[in-house]
Amino acid sequence: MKRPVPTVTVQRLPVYLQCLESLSAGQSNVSSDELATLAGVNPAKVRKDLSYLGTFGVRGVGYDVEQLRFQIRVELGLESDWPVVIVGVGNLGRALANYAGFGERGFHVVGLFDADPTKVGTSVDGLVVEPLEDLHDAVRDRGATIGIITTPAEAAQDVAEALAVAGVDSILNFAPTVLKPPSGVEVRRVDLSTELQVLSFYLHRRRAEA
Amino acid sequence: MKRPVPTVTVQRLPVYLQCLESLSAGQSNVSSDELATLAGVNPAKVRKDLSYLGTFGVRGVGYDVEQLRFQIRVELGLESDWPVVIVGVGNLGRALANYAGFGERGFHVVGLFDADPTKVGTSVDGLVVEPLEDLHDAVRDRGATIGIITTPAEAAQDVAEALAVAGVDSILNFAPTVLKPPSGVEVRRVDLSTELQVLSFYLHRRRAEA
DNA sequence: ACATGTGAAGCGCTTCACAGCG
DNA sequence: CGCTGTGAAGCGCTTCACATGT
Repeated sequence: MKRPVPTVTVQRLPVYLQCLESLSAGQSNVSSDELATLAGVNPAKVRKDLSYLGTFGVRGVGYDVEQLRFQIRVELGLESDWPVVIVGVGNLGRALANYAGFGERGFHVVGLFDADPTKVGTSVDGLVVEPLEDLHDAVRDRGATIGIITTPAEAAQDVAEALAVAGVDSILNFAPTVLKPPSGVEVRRVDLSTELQVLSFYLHRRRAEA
Repeated sequence: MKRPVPTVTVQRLPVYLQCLESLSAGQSNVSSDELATLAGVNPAKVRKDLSYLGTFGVRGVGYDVEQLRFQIRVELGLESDWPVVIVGVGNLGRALANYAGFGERGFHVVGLFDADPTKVGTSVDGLVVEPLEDLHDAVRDRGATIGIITTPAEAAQDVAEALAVAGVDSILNFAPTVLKPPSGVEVRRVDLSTELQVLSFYLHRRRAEA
């Protein structure tokens, strides 16, 4: 049955997809229990999550691995092609440009931009780094819908505005700052040190108890 | 009043901290409304979150910026020193080793390790890359409590086991795979493409509606 | 027999609304 | 008066438990 997919479920679908891809090529079927163990969650949660995508499990048997992979990809829009531009070609920008996991999921890097003239013209993963001034026309001409910000924190807000004006729909911000979202643009943030701080909280707490 | 801090609150504390650090140096006071706007959340949520740390807001006035920063840092354990080792010196490993945000929060990189002999001996941010064989002794001798995995997916599980045996308490996994947590070790995962897939879901959905 | 799909109960987080206090 | 701190209500997610289907 088709109901709205809860946001937490959307966030777990990539995890299930990753688990399915880690199964041996010979395995054609998987149960909610097995998938739950792999993903580190409760089996009932797996079944409920998957039920939002439709009912294609087989009672007494489980789910067809290939079909399930496809359904998740469709639901996440990974069967579409998403042209992506990356702004900020430091180590992180380069890591993302080279990251194989993007291409496999329909995300294709169509432009790399940097404000630093010494970086412009250098080559990363087959792409030539372009100056920031060319961002607007490149986004328009290449139909980029997603912008990834990997600049220093100071530059991030300006880059976000520029991306919005150029016409991207969504921004993924890796810069360690909270962006004011330009109107009409969906912004998500990934802070590399947030998770480390969460770990720190629990370590700290464990020590305080001991 | 001291009650257990909800997990969602723990995850938001780093965001508040980032917002506080972005305030101008002259601003000594901040209201829950202002902080909420910066962080992009509801003001009541800010007040409730902060109330778990104690009651040090001033009614009619707001919170003292400096004191609030300190309290959040204490709660997250950022006033302690956390020796960290990074395994996997690709672009992502280098980006993390160079990342200023770590040092400011008490995370000090005390070792870089890689299986690739051509990388061993090279220098990153003042640290010399060491071979994987030296991981165990290094973790023990330097008292590392946190391990960061930035290897390819295939190597991640073995590295996690090695880190556990060597004696780390927590692992932050950037490899695109779901780890089976070694016993006694807290594992958190960061998947660089998960957030991109979440964006894709909403873009995809928006298009389907239009 | 066995594993899915799902009402319903349980639980935790969010938000409201206002009492409390400077 | 203004803003914090917090009961209480509201909402959504998680988990249980079992009916359902093969």
